[in-house]
Amino acid sequence: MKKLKIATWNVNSIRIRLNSLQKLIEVANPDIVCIQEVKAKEEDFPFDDIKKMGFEHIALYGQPSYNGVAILSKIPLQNVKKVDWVGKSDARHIKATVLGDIEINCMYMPAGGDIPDPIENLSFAHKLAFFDDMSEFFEQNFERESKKKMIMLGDFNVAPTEFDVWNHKLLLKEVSHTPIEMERMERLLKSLNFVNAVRKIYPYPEKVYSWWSYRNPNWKTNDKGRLLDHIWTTQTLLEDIEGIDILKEIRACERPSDHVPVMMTLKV
DNA sequence: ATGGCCTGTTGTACAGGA
Repeated sequence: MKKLKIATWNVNSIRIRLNSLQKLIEVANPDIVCIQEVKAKEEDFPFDDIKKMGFEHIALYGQPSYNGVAILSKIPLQNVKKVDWVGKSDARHIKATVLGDIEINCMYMPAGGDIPDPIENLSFAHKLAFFDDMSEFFEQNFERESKKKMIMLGDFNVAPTEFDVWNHKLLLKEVSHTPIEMERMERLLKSLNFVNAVRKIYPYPEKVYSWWSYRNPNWKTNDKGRLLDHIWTTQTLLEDIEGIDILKEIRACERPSDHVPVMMTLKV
Protein backbone atom coordinates (compact mmCIF):
# COMPACT_ATOMS: atom_id res chain seq x y z
CA MET A 1 0.00 0.00 0.00
CA LYS A 2 1.42 3.33 -1.07
CA LYS A 3 0.45 6.80 0.02
CA LEU A 4 0.04 9.95 -1.99
CA LYS A 5 0.28 13.30 -0.22
CA ILE A 6 -1.46 16.05 -2.16
CA ALA A 7 -1.72 19.63 -0.95
CA THR A 8 -3.62 22.74 -1.99
CA TRP A 9 -2.22 26.17 -1.21
CA ASN A 10 -3.02 29.72 -2.27
CA VAL A 11 0.52 31.12 -2.36
CA ASN A 12 -0.34 34.76 -3.24
CA SER A 13 2.59 35.07 -5.65
CA ILE A 14 4.84 32.05 -6.21
CA ARG A 15 7.96 34.13 -6.81
CA ILE A 16 8.17 35.47 -3.26
CA ARG A 17 6.93 32.27 -1.61
CA LEU A 18 9.80 29.93 -2.47
CA ASN A 19 11.09 29.94 1.12
CA SER A 20 7.61 29.01 2.36
CA LEU A 21 7.47 26.21 -0.23
CA GLN A 22 10.80 24.89 1.04
CA LYS A 23 9.42 24.98 4.59
CA LEU A 24 6.33 23.07 3.46
CA ILE A 25 8.55 20.37 1.99
CA GLU A 26 10.50 20.12 5.26
CA VAL A 27 7.45 19.82 7.52
CA ALA A 28 5.07 17.81 5.31
CA ASN A 29 6.94 16.44 2.26
CA PRO A 30 3.99 16.49 -0.17
CA ASP A 31 4.17 14.56 -3.44
CA ILE A 32 1.95 17.08 -5.21
CA VAL A 33 1.26 20.74 -4.43
CA CYS A 34 -1.60 22.50 -6.22
CA ILE A 35 -1.07 26.24 -6.01
CA GLN A 36 -3.32 29.23 -6.70
CA GLU A 37 -2.70 32.94 -7.17
CA VAL A 38 0.58 32.22 -8.91
CA LYS A 39 0.63 35.85 -10.17
CA ALA A 40 3.17 35.22 -12.90
CA LYS A 41 3.18 34.61 -16.61
CA GLU A 42 4.90 31.50 -18.00
CA GLU A 43 8.25 33.18 -18.68
CA ASP A 44 8.40 34.56 -15.11
CA PHE A 45 7.55 31.28 -13.39
CA PRO A 46 10.49 29.91 -11.31
CA PHE A 47 10.58 26.49 -12.98
CA ASP A 48 14.24 25.81 -12.14
CA ASP A 49 13.94 26.61 -8.42
CA ILE A 50 10.88 24.42 -8.04
CA LYS A 51 12.34 21.52 -10.01
CA LYS A 52 15.39 21.64 -7.74
CA MET A 53 13.04 21.18 -4.78
CA GLY A 54 11.98 17.85 -6.29
CA PHE A 55 8.90 18.80 -8.30
CA GLU A 56 10.11 17.80 -11.76
CA HIS A 57 6.63 17.77 -13.26
CA ILE A 58 4.90 21.13 -13.45
CA ALA A 59 1.59 22.01 -15.10
CA LEU A 60 1.03 25.77 -15.26
CA TYR A 61 -1.81 28.02 -16.35
CA GLY A 62 -0.23 31.40 -15.77
CA GLN A 63 -1.03 35.01 -16.63
CA PRO A 64 0.38 38.37 -15.46
CA SER A 65 -0.61 39.96 -12.13
CA TYR A 66 -3.73 38.07 -11.19
CA ASN A 67 -4.90 34.50 -10.60
CA GLY A 68 -2.84 31.71 -12.10
CA VAL A 69 -2.84 28.03 -11.05
CA ALA A 70 -0.23 25.28 -11.18
CA ILE A 71 0.30 21.65 -10.21
CA LEU A 72 3.78 20.88 -8.85
CA SER A 73 4.45 17.14 -8.78
CA LYS A 74 7.12 14.59 -7.99
CA ILE A 75 5.31 12.02 -10.12
CA PRO A 76 4.45 12.34 -13.82
CA LEU A 77 1.38 14.33 -14.88
CA GLN A 78 -0.73 13.09 -17.78
CA ASN A 79 -3.55 14.71 -19.78
CA VAL A 80 -2.73 18.22 -18.59
CA LYS A 81 -5.52 20.63 -19.51
CA LYS A 82 -6.22 24.29 -18.86
CA VAL A 83 -9.96 24.71 -18.29
CA ASP A 84 -12.03 27.88 -18.62
CA TRP A 85 -15.48 28.62 -17.18
CA VAL A 86 -18.10 31.27 -18.00
CA GLY A 87 -16.20 32.12 -21.17
CA LYS A 88 -13.22 33.72 -19.44
CA SER A 89 -9.61 32.68 -20.02
CA ASP A 90 -8.42 33.93 -16.65
CA ALA A 91 -6.19 31.11 -15.38
CA ARG A 92 -8.38 29.65 -12.64
CA HIS A 93 -8.42 25.92 -13.39
CA ILE A 94 -5.85 23.38 -14.50
CA LYS A 95 -6.20 19.62 -14.35
CA ALA A 96 -3.95 16.60 -14.75
CA THR A 97 -4.11 12.84 -14.25
CA VAL A 98 -1.71 10.94 -11.98
CA LEU A 99 -1.11 7.20 -11.49
CA GLY A 100 -3.19 6.42 -14.56
CA ASP A 101 -6.69 7.20 -13.31
CA ILE A 102 -6.73 9.90 -10.62
CA GLU A 103 -7.77 13.27 -12.03
CA ILE A 104 -6.62 16.30 -10.05
CA ASN A 105 -8.48 19.60 -10.54
CA CYS A 106 -6.66 22.65 -9.18
CA MET A 107 -9.15 25.50 -8.72
CA TYR A 108 -9.05 29.19 -7.97
CA MET A 109 -12.65 30.37 -7.69
CA PRO A 110 -13.38 34.10 -8.11
CA ALA A 111 -13.11 36.04 -4.86
CA GLY A 112 -16.18 38.14 -5.67
CA GLY A 113 -15.26 41.66 -4.60
CA ASP A 114 -16.66 43.47 -1.58
CA ILE A 115 -20.42 43.85 -2.09
CA PRO A 116 -22.45 40.61 -1.98
CA ASP A 117 -24.92 41.71 -4.64
CA PRO A 118 -24.71 40.38 -8.23
CA ILE A 119 -26.46 43.44 -9.66
CA GLU A 120 -24.36 46.04 -7.92
CA ASN A 121 -21.09 44.11 -8.17
CA LEU A 122 -20.02 42.34 -11.37
CA SER A 123 -17.26 40.43 -9.56
CA PHE A 124 -19.85 38.83 -7.30
CA ALA A 125 -22.03 37.98 -10.32
CA HIS A 126 -18.98 36.35 -11.93
CA LYS A 127 -18.35 34.29 -8.79
CA LEU A 128 -21.92 32.95 -8.74
CA ALA A 129 -21.86 32.26 -12.48
CA PHE A 130 -18.58 30.38 -12.13
CA PHE A 131 -20.06 28.02 -9.53
CA ASP A 132 -23.23 27.58 -11.60
CA ASP A 133 -21.29 26.85 -14.78
CA MET A 134 -19.25 24.13 -13.06
CA SER A 135 -22.30 22.65 -11.34
CA GLU A 136 -24.25 22.44 -14.61
CA PHE A 137 -21.33 20.70 -16.27
CA PHE A 138 -21.09 18.02 -13.59
CA GLU A 139 -24.85 17.60 -13.30
CA GLN A 140 -25.06 16.95 -17.03
CA ASN A 141 -22.15 14.49 -16.92
CA PHE A 142 -23.02 12.75 -13.63
CA GLU A 143 -23.66 9.28 -14.97
CA ARG A 144 -20.50 9.32 -17.03
CA GLU A 145 -18.32 10.69 -14.24
CA SER A 146 -19.73 8.95 -11.20
CA LYS A 147 -17.17 6.13 -11.04
CA LYS A 148 -14.30 8.40 -11.89
CA LYS A 149 -11.50 8.98 -9.39
CA MET A 150 -11.47 12.73 -9.14
CA ILE A 151 -9.95 15.20 -6.72
CA MET A 152 -11.30 18.76 -6.74
CA LEU A 153 -9.24 21.07 -4.60
CA GLY A 154 -8.21 24.66 -4.30
CA ASP A 155 -9.15 28.09 -3.05
CA PHE A 156 -12.94 28.02 -3.38
CA ASN A 157 -13.25 31.45 -1.73
CA VAL A 158 -16.28 30.27 0.24
CA ALA A 159 -16.45 29.28 3.90
CA PRO A 160 -19.56 27.13 3.54
CA THR A 161 -20.77 26.52 7.11
CA GLU A 162 -20.85 28.21 10.50
CA PHE A 163 -17.98 25.94 11.56
CA ASP A 164 -15.74 27.27 8.77
CA VAL A 165 -15.55 30.83 10.17
CA TRP A 166 -14.55 32.39 13.47
CA ASN A 167 -17.81 34.38 13.78
CA HIS A 168 -20.79 33.16 11.81
CA LYS A 169 -23.22 35.96 12.62
CA LEU A 170 -20.73 38.75 11.93
CA LEU A 171 -19.64 37.31 8.59
CA LEU A 172 -23.05 36.39 7.14
CA LYS A 173 -23.07 39.63 5.15
CA GLU A 174 -19.42 39.39 4.08
CA VAL A 175 -18.40 37.97 0.73
CA SER A 176 -17.16 34.37 1.25
CA HIS A 177 -19.83 33.52 3.85
CA THR A 178 -23.17 34.81 2.51
CA PRO A 179 -26.10 32.37 2.22
CA ILE A 180 -26.20 32.78 -1.58
CA GLU A 181 -22.57 31.62 -1.83
CA MET A 182 -23.17 28.71 0.54
CA GLU A 183 -26.06 27.59 -1.70
CA ARG A 184 -23.81 27.69 -4.78
CA MET A 185 -21.13 25.72 -2.97
CA GLU A 186 -23.66 23.12 -1.83
CA ARG A 187 -24.97 22.75 -5.39
CA LEU A 188 -21.43 22.14 -6.68
CA LEU A 189 -20.76 19.59 -3.92
CA LYS A 190 -23.98 17.74 -4.81
CA SER A 191 -23.39 17.94 -8.56
CA LEU A 192 -21.01 14.99 -8.42
CA ASN A 193 -21.83 13.89 -4.88
CA PHE A 194 -18.34 14.94 -3.81
CA VAL A 195 -16.82 13.99 -0.44
CA ASN A 196 -15.57 16.90 1.66
CA ALA A 197 -12.27 15.26 2.60
CA VAL A 198 -11.30 17.87 5.20
CA ARG A 199 -14.57 17.32 7.05
CA LYS A 200 -14.25 13.54 6.84
CA ILE A 201 -11.19 13.89 9.08
CA TYR A 202 -12.32 16.97 11.06
CA PRO A 203 -16.10 16.48 11.34
CA TYR A 204 -18.46 19.30 12.27
CA PRO A 205 -18.78 21.06 14.68
CA GLU A 206 -15.01 21.40 15.00
CA LYS A 207 -13.78 24.76 13.71
CA VAL A 208 -11.08 24.52 11.05
CA TYR A 209 -9.47 27.44 9.18
CA SER A 210 -7.02 27.81 6.29
CA TRP A 211 -6.91 31.63 5.93
CA TRP A 212 -6.12 34.46 8.31
CA SER A 213 -6.17 38.08 7.12
CA TYR A 214 -2.92 40.00 6.66
CA ARG A 215 -4.64 42.89 8.40
CA ASN A 216 -4.56 41.24 11.78
CA PRO A 217 -0.97 41.00 13.02
CA ASN A 218 -2.19 38.92 15.98
CA TRP A 219 -3.70 36.31 13.66
CA LYS A 220 -2.45 33.43 15.78
CA THR A 221 -3.82 34.52 19.14
CA ASN A 222 -7.00 36.14 17.80
CA ASP A 223 -7.61 33.20 15.43
CA LYS A 224 -10.15 35.08 13.31
CA GLY A 225 -9.86 32.61 10.45
CA ARG A 226 -11.93 31.14 7.65
CA LEU A 227 -11.82 27.80 5.83
CA LEU A 228 -11.62 28.89 2.18
CA ASP A 229 -9.38 26.13 0.85
CA HIS A 230 -11.03 22.80 0.29
CA ILE A 231 -10.28 19.26 -0.84
CA TRP A 232 -13.10 17.22 -2.32
CA THR A 233 -13.03 13.76 -3.87
CA THR A 234 -15.52 11.61 -5.72
CA GLN A 235 -17.16 8.83 -3.67
CA THR A 236 -14.88 6.24 -5.31
CA LEU A 237 -11.97 7.63 -3.25
CA LEU A 238 -13.86 7.95 0.06
CA GLU A 239 -12.29 4.94 1.77
CA ASP A 240 -8.80 5.90 0.57
CA ILE A 241 -8.75 9.24 2.42
CA GLU A 242 -6.38 8.55 5.28
CA GLY A 243 -5.57 11.96 6.69
CA ILE A 244 -5.71 15.73 6.42
CA ASP A 245 -3.04 18.16 7.62
CA ILE A 246 -3.70 21.88 7.99
CA LEU A 247 -0.16 23.28 7.91
CA LYS A 248 -0.68 26.28 10.13
CA GLU A 249 3.04 26.73 10.81
CA ILE A 250 3.46 27.94 7.21
CA ARG A 251 1.46 31.07 8.16
CA ALA A 252 4.34 31.96 10.52
CA CYS A 253 7.03 31.90 7.80
CA GLU A 254 8.85 35.08 6.88
CA ARG A 255 6.70 36.95 4.32
CA PRO A 256 3.90 34.39 4.50
CA SER A 257 0.87 33.86 2.30
CA ASP A 258 -2.40 34.63 4.07
CA HIS A 259 -3.51 31.06 3.23
CA VAL A 260 -1.92 27.90 4.60
CA PRO A 261 -1.50 24.59 2.76
CA VAL A 262 -4.14 21.91 3.30
CA MET A 263 -2.84 18.41 2.59
CA MET A 264 -4.60 15.09 2.08
CA THR A 265 -2.95 11.70 2.49
CA LEU A 266 -4.52 9.22 0.11
CA LYS A 267 -4.01 5.45 -0.07
CA VAL A 268 -3.15 4.53 -3.65
C1' DA B 1 -16.05 49.89 15.19
C1' DT B 2 -14.87 49.72 8.72
C1' DG B 3 -9.42 50.27 10.25
C1' DG B 4 -5.85 47.35 9.70
C1' DC B 5 -1.91 44.65 5.23
C1' DC B 6 0.13 42.33 0.89
C1' DT B 7 1.33 41.89 -4.14
C1' DG B 8 2.20 43.22 -9.03
C1' DT B 9 2.30 46.75 -12.21
C1' DT B 10 6.47 48.67 -18.96
C1' DG B 11 4.53 51.08 -11.50
C1' DT B 12 5.90 55.12 -7.92
C1' DA B 13 -1.01 55.08 -7.04
C1' DC B 14 -3.99 51.80 -7.93
C1' DA B 15 -6.54 47.33 -8.40
C1' DG B 16 -7.62 43.21 -6.26
C1' DG B 17 -7.60 40.19 -2.59
C1' DA B 18 -11.57 38.18 1.26
